[in-house]
Amino acid sequence: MADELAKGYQPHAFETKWYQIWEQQGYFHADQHSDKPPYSIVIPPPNVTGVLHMGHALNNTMQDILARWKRMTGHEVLWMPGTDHAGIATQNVVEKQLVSEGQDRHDVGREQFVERVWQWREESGGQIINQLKRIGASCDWERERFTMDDGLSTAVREVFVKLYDDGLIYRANRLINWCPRCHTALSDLEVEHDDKKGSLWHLRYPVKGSDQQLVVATTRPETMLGDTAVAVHPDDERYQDLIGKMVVLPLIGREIPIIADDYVDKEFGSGAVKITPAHDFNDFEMGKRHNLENINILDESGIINENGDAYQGLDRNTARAKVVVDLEAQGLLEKTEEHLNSVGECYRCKTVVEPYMSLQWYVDVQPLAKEAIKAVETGQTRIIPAQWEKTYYEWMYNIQDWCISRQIWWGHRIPAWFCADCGEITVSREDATHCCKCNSSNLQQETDVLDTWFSSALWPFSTMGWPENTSTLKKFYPTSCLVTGFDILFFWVARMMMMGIKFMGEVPFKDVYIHALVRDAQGQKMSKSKGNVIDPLTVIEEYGTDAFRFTLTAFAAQGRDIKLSTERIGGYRNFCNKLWNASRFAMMNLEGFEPVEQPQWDQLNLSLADRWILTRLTQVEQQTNKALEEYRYNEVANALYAFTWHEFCDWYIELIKGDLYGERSGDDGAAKLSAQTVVYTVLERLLRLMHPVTPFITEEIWQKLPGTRPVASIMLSSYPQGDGLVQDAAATAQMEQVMEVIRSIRNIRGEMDVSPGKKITALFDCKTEEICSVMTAAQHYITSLARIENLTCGVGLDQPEQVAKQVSGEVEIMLPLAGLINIEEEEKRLIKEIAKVQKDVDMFSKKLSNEKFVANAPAAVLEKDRGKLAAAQDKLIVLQEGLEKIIALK
RNA sequence: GGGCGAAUAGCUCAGCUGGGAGAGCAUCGGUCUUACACACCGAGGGUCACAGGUUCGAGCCCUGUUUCGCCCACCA
Repeated sequence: MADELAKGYQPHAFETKWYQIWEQQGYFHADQHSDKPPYSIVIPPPNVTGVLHMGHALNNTMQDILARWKRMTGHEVLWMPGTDHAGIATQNVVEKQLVSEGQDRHDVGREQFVERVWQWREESGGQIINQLKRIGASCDWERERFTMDDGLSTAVREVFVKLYDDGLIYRANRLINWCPRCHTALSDLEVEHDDKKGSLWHLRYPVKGSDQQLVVATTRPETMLGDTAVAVHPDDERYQDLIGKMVVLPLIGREIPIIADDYVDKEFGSGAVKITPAHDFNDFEMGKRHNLENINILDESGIINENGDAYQGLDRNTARAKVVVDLEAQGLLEKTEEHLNSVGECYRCKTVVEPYMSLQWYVDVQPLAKEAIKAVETGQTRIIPAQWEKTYYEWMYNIQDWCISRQIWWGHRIPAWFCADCGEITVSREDATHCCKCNSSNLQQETDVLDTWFSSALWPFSTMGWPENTSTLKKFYPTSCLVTGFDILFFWVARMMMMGIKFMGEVPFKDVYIHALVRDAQGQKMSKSKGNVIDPLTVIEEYGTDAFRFTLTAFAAQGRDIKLSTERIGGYRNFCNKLWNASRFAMMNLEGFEPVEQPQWDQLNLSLADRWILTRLTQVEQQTNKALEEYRYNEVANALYAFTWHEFCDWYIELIKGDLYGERSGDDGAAKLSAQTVVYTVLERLLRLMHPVTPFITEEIWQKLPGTRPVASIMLSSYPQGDGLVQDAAATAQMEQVMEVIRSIRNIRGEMDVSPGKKITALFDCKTEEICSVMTAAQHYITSLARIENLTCGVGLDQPEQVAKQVSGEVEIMLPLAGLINIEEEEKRLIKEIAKVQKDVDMFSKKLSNEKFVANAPAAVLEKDRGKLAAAQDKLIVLQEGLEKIIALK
């Protein structure tokens, strides 16, 4: 086995292999009839059009860690996977294909188009599923769902009909956000606002029956074609005499009134605003207040319609330019200023959206939001980190009715039928054949489809078979945790909360863990246009999946964005390599070792190092479980990293080499057996402990360990809980002292430039018999790790004349110079060291001489500080004596 | 305009209930010491953004300021 390890850490050699085995063996499958306690997660379904990006990688790594950890702690884990049909996004992909064939969707017709989207989905959709497998996602793929599949479509209709029957779905003719490219309405959330440099044009409107001109300022001059008033502030002294008069709309010639409304800001522009109720949300409201006419000047592609007179047929942008030119030609353009304003864009195609009058379907979400707020307030659902609660509440309090109809073809067609005879709307679970009012069969189904987020909102229960009362729902709803990015908190999480409570009577998830955004090393959002995208699959190619997952875990501190750099991933690849080599070392020394399931610790002759590492492992196991419990992923990674590298590898393995190689004097083989047992135990448990984060390397090594495993895969083993090991606080403290002494000697050697190969003599003048016996017992550690060939320990030792000195706790270390240490260097070193210790002495003396501190500080703090002061004072004296002697030698 | 977050070593960031400031990378010096040079040993490096306050004691709590980021909102 060790031979295979000798080839080095080559992640690609085994990652795919293990994933296939796990999947084939059904280890990812959740049994809804199991007696084990349930743990469930629904995946945020990626778009079928999606390609795995960093956000997915992070999101799914976090989920996979939870899923694997919970499986190992005896839970029946359901990680429900699937994809979202992504209405507009997917339709756009197929439309683009058509365009490349010289067609558009109207050429092929609705039915054929939808057929074609399904075909596309069969052939190239869902590639992201395989990419998720590459990162190790242990989803129950047997249950994979799609928001457009039959079961989910049934759920969608059920919800629509119920909401309609409850009076929570209605139709209304209002201004909505319209994408002239996608030809559909968008919800408020689907419009992204971006501050853009534009112009503010000041236009002169002639006042009827006078020579006066009223100046209005606008950022969208083409909308003047649809103006039906000009508004001023009722208190604006400049315009008192104009209120109630008419202006003649230039270019069009229409006479429109000058009205007064206190919405108008006197300070802005000229203080007069042109009012276009059909193309501006504020103007629409004002139009309602003043009974103004709504004149729509655009068609659904953003082209000026018949209401635009001479401008009919022009694109809105062309029309804008022409309006400005024409007004200027007539001397009606007062001035043009630069202006920064927020422009709404379609979140799918980035086209500037237009406020547009149309008849749409809405959900009255207020009653649903109320319950969703309460669920978080009462703690039925926890949001982690808690700071996001506020954002959630804020949005929920100010929630607006949800426009759910989309004028596209790909999606759940709204289950409403219009009667051609009586005009009644029939809403039905099954395809309606007769009007619910007049029984006519002359029905036409609504052509609109539902917002893609409508079906996503049902995801936690629709995927489990709702509206049937399935055993899966009984076992796994509500889900344990939802892991998601904050960017879809409103789009998705909030709506799932509302729908879950409404239709299941229970919140959809107990915890919502919200993670950060992955950015590039400079902190910029990754985007294709910036060219700063790091492709997760490329990273996996280069560094392996485990290194990548470990990096994401280590970076995932709560509440901060992740700045990803490939250097860091390389660092964690090195860590995997370290683990690999440590395992190789262990296995080289476990020839003939027969592991037992539960070692009898008291039967073994455990060394100080053994006791120390077992105690530390116990602590790390507890720490890891606690951090996982609290979603402190970075702490999980850091604890595992530090323990593995800096304790297990840097110290423990070095400490036991003497035992393993039988170099320790008077060894009867007991030391070797105990070291073997411990190194095996620590490694085996460490692998299990790390498995949720780095599933592949841990499985690969675990399978290679000597002896037989009680289960077929590390996935099926239990998660270490910090029990069943030796805990020895005294041994741990002694080991720490020994390590400190070794560090001190190494420090002197380093500072004094003593070659690492050179063996030197050391004397330890110990303060007490106790510490002396600790050092004596640990002699072999000190001689081998600090490269000492002759160590003398004692209490009140005679001090040779020429020594380098250091104090480590209760041990005074003396390294006889004997020609290897430069006296000037030692003097400099001591002066530096004394200065450091002097600072400590000063600080603690000052603190402890402060009466208020002594009077108020807790006893434990006082005692600790007094101890530290005493130690520092002792150290100072010894070092000063040492310095005097060195100076005397000169 | 409202809300949220951030500011700690050269860089990227930890620091959870207030008790002598930490990691990784980078830097410098030394090592091919029989698992690992993707390594080992050692070292240097901080006015915890600024100004006040509370406290025996503040990176942490309070107030204000500055800079940056994000979200929400209809200012033409």
